[in-house]
Amino acid sequence: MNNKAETRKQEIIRVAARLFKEKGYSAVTMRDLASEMGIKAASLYNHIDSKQDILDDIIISLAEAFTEGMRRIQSSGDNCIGKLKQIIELHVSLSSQNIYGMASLNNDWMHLTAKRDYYKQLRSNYEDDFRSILEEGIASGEIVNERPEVMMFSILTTLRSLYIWIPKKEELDLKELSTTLNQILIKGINK
Amino acid sequence: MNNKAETRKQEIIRVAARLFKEKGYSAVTMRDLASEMGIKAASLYNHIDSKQDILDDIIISLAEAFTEGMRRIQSSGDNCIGKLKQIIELHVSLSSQNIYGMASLNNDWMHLTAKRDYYKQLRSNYEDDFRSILEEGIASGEIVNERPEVMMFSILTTLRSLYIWIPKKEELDLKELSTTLNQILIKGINK
DNA sequence: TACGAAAACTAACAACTGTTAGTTTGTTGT
DNA sequence: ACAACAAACTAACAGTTGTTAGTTTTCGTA
Repeated sequence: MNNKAETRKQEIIRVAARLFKEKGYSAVTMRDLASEMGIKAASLYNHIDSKQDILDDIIISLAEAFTEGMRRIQSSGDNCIGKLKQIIELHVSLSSQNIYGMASLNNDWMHLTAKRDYYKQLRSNYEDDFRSILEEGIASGEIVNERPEVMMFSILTTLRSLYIWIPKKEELDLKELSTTLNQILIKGINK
Repeated sequence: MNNKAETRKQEIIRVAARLFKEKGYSAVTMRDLASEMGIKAASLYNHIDSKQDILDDIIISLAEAFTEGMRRIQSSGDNCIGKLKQIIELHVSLSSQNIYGMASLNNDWMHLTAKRDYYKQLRSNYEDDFRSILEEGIASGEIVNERPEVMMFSILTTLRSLYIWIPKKEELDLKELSTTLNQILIKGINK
């Protein structure tokens, strides 16, 4: 029934995400977005309810995908290093599938209104899970006994910035990227 | 003579940088900034020429500080690992001294106009220097023979995101942070 | 071919944007 | 006490913002 409407709506959201990546949510006007779609600004409102709703959709769907990914990893029964490998793969996968959305997730989450607390809760839970994996690895002697906060920060900021970097290296195979990142983030660059 | 004017101007720029970090350049209005300063928007123009000029000042002064830091490191005659240590210290130092400015440098450089090409040139040169340090280290056998692009991306995104993370950990000593980062980024977390 | 819905349009709104002009207030050194 | 000047003010501008109301076009299906 409203499959066509959904499709058009998602097209708008996809184009919006690209513009949000280039200029940020606040600098993109509904007229910019409409122009990019080849229509007038008022016509957008046949498909979406507000500019805010577009941002909500982009960010929350991605944040929930990460939450779901982490849930699967946590229940995998893998050891610490194995779970870290899976986390790297999760970020490479989601980031490459949704380059533009990742930019909003990283840079425009503060412009959420009604869903901001929900987003922050998801992010906080994700980081708690990540930290507990590292602490488990320290306890079992799998990884070095450095501050888990700093380790998490270092790995997570690298993974969260993949969206900036992946588009510049089109020749790079994603499987290879995961492997290389695994080597560098886990084993370091020292010889 | 105009020392007081300079001081007031720099106070405006400092407050602006804090607001830019919280909401991004585009979402901060001159009335927001004025209100935070306890004055009216029009009064700002006794001290600054335009909103754009504030952003230019914040970003370019920081970018030039990084350029100057890299120049010193390059001419230090240190080996690859030593230069990487110095780069980590440079980022920890500049980021902790200018938390708010780092946010603009990372997230709002695309809103530069006249100085955007200059900024991109500085950043590009910085990355070229970084990459050549890594390539030198691979050639001399100091570091592993992985893709220097990925190593640089990983280290640099971690260092560029320090501004997000440093304010959350006030108890953390900066010297210790440099040391821990050095361990994690260079030697990895594997045991 | 005619109909109904989807999706575009024009026109307009009230609020907000960066910025200017001209004026008043406050401070400081003579 | 007063001149000089920095730094605040009020009022207003022209353009832009997200969004609404009402109307016309497009197009698949009966």
